[in-house]
Amino acid sequence: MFKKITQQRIFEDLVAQIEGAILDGRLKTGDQLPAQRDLVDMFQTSRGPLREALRVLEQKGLLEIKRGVRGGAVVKQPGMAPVAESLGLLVRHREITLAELSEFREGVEGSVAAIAAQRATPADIRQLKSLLKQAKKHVGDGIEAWQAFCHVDNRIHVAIAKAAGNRVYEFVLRMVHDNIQQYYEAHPLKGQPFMQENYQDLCDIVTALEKRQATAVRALMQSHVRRFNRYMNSQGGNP
Amino acid sequence: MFKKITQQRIFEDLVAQIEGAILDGRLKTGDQLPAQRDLVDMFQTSRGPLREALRVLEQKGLLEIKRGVRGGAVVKQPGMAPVAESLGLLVRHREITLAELSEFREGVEGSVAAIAAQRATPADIRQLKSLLKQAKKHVGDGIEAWQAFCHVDNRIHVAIAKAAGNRVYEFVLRMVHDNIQQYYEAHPLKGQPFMQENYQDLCDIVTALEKRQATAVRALMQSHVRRFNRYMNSQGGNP
DNA sequence: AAGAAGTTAATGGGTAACCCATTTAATTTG
DNA sequence: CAAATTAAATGGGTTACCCATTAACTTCTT
Repeated sequence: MFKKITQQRIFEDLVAQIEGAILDGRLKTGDQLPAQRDLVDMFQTSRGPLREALRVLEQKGLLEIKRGVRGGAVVKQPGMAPVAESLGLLVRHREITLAELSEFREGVEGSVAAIAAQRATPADIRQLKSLLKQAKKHVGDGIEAWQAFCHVDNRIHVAIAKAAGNRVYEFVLRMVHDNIQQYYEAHPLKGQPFMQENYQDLCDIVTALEKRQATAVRALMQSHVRRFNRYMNSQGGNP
Repeated sequence: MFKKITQQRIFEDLVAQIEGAILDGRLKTGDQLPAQRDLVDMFQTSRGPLREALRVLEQKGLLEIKRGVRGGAVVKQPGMAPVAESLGLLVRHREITLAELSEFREGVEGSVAAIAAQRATPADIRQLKSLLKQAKKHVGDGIEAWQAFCHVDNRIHVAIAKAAGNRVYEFVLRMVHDNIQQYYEAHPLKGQPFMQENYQDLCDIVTALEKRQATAVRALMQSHVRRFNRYMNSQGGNP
């Protein structure tokens, strides 16, 4: 209900004030804050706490700090990096397992695809088909074929998320993808059949997407992701 | 591919070292770090950068810092608070809209319910039914009836997430719920019919869940959440 | 002129020495 | 024995420096 009051610390007040100014628009993206020595004057405090506040705001992704003349703190547009970072901490701290994350990804990718089926524009479909053509070229053996295929596969997933037209899904998807990726740093070599299967999955997905069959797309996407996870877990470096 | 090298700053090295020690288990939850003056000795640096590092780690939810004798930095189990915080920033910075967040919630709640339909134990079902009984009591008019009903409704959602047995879903759900909630600080009064409808939704969901009808549960849950969002948007304080 | 090289000054980063406030534990006192 | 007091450890904050970096300015060379 209420939050514990520990706020006797100056840096917390500084963070709150600057963050407030950014969030309600008094400070806009790209604006430059005064130099630390001036801020210290304005806030009537000393550099220690001020620096701590700037560190925190930097870590939150709200500021970027450059050194040298004409340097200083610049207001930054916060992206999903801090969200991904803290989620990554949970994963690496083993509070959530790879299996849970994979299952989550399965559901989210399914939902994203289902929404995309309702909203994809002809332009989206065209782009997906062009990506499919690229993917087809990369179906083959060898490590560089695998990497190229993965790259296109990823672009297809992102394109579908964009077609769904919801940035939350897009953010979450990329976030989860990045965090899962960390588990498979050194990909073992995948064979041509695996890529062939995956390529077929993608074709089916795009086809169903074009026909706006939302539930079918969801199921196809889920089984596609599940297949990928299964392969990764069986052969990959799950520690 | 590579990350920009700006790491001449001492505090970043300190953060990396301490974070590393926590993540690979050399420091466990509950462990106490040496006093700042000792750490300064160990790291051969000065208090300024050390304090900045501790601030960052505190903000990441990895440390808790107490003052006074026997105080100091204690390793903390990082929860979802930092993730929720940074997501909240994105929402408040208007990078993502309430509509997008609501749609996301719809999909996630649907997936959670579908998984729960496959996994719910008899004990889970029993608990849900007992919560339904409580909800029934609160269906009525007046602001306190509405608040009580909301409280039970929320408990039911959480219980379903727990039944799904995937903490990622549980985290994400609570995170999204908290962030959506902020938009509706002052709930306008809802009438008895609205609560009646919602209660009926919940009953249908639990019934389908007991029968393990995953797709039906997903659809029911989605329409339940959608109804809630629609009401909130039409009458609520969406700025 | 034009460009290269050096200079300057602003700015963040870091250090050291110090004091204050808080908090727990030990000690004194009634 | 309990309450009050004192002591000591610890984080928080302040001040006064100095250093490293960097953009802008100046000067020199061709």
